[in-house]
Amino acid sequence: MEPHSDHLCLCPLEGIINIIARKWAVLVISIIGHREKIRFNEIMERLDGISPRTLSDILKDLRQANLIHRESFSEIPPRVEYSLTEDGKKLCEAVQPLIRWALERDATHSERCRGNCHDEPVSRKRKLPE
Amino acid sequence: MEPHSDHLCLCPLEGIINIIARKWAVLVISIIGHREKIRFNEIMERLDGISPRTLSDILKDLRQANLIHRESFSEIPPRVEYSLTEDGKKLCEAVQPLIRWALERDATHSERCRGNCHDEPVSRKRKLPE
DNA sequence: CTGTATCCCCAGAGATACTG
DNA sequence: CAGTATCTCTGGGGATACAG
Repeated sequence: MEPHSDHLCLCPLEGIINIIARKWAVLVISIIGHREKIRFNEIMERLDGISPRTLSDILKDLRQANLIHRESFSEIPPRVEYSLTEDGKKLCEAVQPLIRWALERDATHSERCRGNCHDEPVSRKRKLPE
Repeated sequence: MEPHSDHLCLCPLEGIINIIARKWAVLVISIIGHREKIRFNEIMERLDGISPRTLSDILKDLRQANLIHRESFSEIPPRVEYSLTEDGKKLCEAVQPLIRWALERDATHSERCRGNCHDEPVSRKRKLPE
């Protein structure tokens, strides 16, 4: 990273903020990325605490951003499979270092996550548990 | 990435969500990362649209997360310099692929940012400008 | 210069119930 | 099963003014 320019263009970053700053977005991307195809409820279960409304919302968002692909089968019961687009895959890859960083950091700071995970909600809201 | 386990532990990711999902956080990290030291107002100018209240808030957050270091000099006028901690540097590195992804993506989708940047606010809120 | 103190707004997110 | 439809609430984030 050359510190040559005094003016660092942040525009690209600004663009992705709308994506990654969405609370569950990166999680969803990662989850989908770990399978070729995954269904709505499967994602829900992974996310544990998320409500269908929220997930649906994010899925829509990611779809609009052309990061995920939605394939619905006209069956009964209905089946819908989500997968990453090429762009989404790239994003998923790009996020890996971040995850690894988080992993190390997590391990360093403390070991929660040896039990059942999800000790605390993902929320960045409610910083004071009580 | 081995798809061996059906149970992907997302805990580490959950941990960082509180950091990266904070609207300006990644931006700030990147900005600071591009210099060894940077002052409050310099960051403000880079961020262009941010209010001191918000920036201050985020800076506090990042400091608590031990990602940035704050050094204040008892001078008049006061001077405060922010820099990345070791942890922060790692994060900054970890974020690079993401930035590069965003860059490519941005270039592909359209070319804004050839003028003065900041055509549109970074906000993910207010999707309807009018 | 580097922030805090206020005030306000609204989008994100949760919960629940319900539909195709 | 895969979502929508509502409703509510919280707190992030903007703006402005002011303080040390």
